[in-house]
Amino acid sequence: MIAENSSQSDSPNVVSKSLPQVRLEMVDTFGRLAKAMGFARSIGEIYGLLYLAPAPMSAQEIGEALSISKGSVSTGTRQLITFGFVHKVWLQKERKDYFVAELELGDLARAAYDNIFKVRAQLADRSLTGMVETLGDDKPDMDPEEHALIEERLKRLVKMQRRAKQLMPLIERFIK
Amino acid sequence: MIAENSSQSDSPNVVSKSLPQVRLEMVDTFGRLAKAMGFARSIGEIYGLLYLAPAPMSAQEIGEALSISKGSVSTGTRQLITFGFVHKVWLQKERKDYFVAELELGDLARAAYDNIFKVRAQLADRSLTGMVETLGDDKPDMDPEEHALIEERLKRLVKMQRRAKQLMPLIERFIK
DNA sequence: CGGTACGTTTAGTTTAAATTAAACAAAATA
DNA sequence: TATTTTGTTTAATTTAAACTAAACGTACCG
Repeated sequence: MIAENSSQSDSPNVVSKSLPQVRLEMVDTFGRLAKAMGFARSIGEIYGLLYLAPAPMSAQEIGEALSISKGSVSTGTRQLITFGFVHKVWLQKERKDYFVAELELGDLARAAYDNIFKVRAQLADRSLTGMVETLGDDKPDMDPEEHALIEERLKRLVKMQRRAKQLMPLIERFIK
Repeated sequence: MIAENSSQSDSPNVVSKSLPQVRLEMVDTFGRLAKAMGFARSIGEIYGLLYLAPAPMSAQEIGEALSISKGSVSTGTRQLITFGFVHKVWLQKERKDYFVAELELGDLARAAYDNIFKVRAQLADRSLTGMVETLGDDKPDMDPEEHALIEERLKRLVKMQRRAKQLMPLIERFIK
């Protein structure tokens, strides 16, 4: 345990320093959002913190503001950077890294689209292709009726996927 | 413990009965997909199982096929039903419930859109509105420069949200 | 060269959430 | 009414994964 733990609040994530209420809410909102999308809550919290930061923040500052460890900040920021939601800046002559949230709508949307939506679509694509193959392998040992039924249902999925693919360039045009 | 547990496999989710390989893959794929979207893996697995089922399946059959408990089947199917991904059917004179996956592309896409995407969009909407309000409350105790900065960034989010809202009817038209 | 400040990595711990087991409720049957 | 079958709920357990602490590596500075 580190340092003083003056009062036990009921809220799970107490932010230590004196951030204005709006910023706390932003941290919380993005934290939830991240979780809803299958990411670690802290990833979202870091982004939420940076999004309303008046200046670039160091890893230490982030850790203190969110009461999370160096390690978590390190992995969290790395993730955010690979997603394109955050970038590092070097502040004159300082030797630590500073982090800044990507603010441009377009960049943000594109990053989300490319790194999350698109990647998942590709994964789904590959799984489906794999299953079609597997069905071929299974065929010999399989009741023909069941085979036909499964084939039909896989085709439905392929069809749906095609539909989704048509939608994608449409979305791309919208966000770029 | 129930019944025989003949052999311990290294795979985490051993499906007890003799499902064809395709069906196992489908279970796994939907299981992952669910997790990636922030749901319990088992929810997805149940759907994956039902999606390629040649006939409606009872809760017991589902539990046995996936080696999960009655309770999990119960909560899982309830979730899937409220999402509109699965429905119950009563098979002649049987007294148990049987479950069937929703197959129609349109229905599926709409269910996903209405129950997941749309709901999350609404939540985000409310959070944002809340933060704008909070910023108003915070204003008195706040450095005017910081206030202005935060205001500007909240406006960006509002703008992005408006953009997303424009996109929604477009998507709706596509999937309905 | 030490010494200091940072950042990353990893082994171990903690926590949250899914899952189970068991009690309960409800409905059907006889 | 007693009994069987099914589904739900809840307390307790298990499991997965986020997180921490500490060790390590690296760069800079005297």
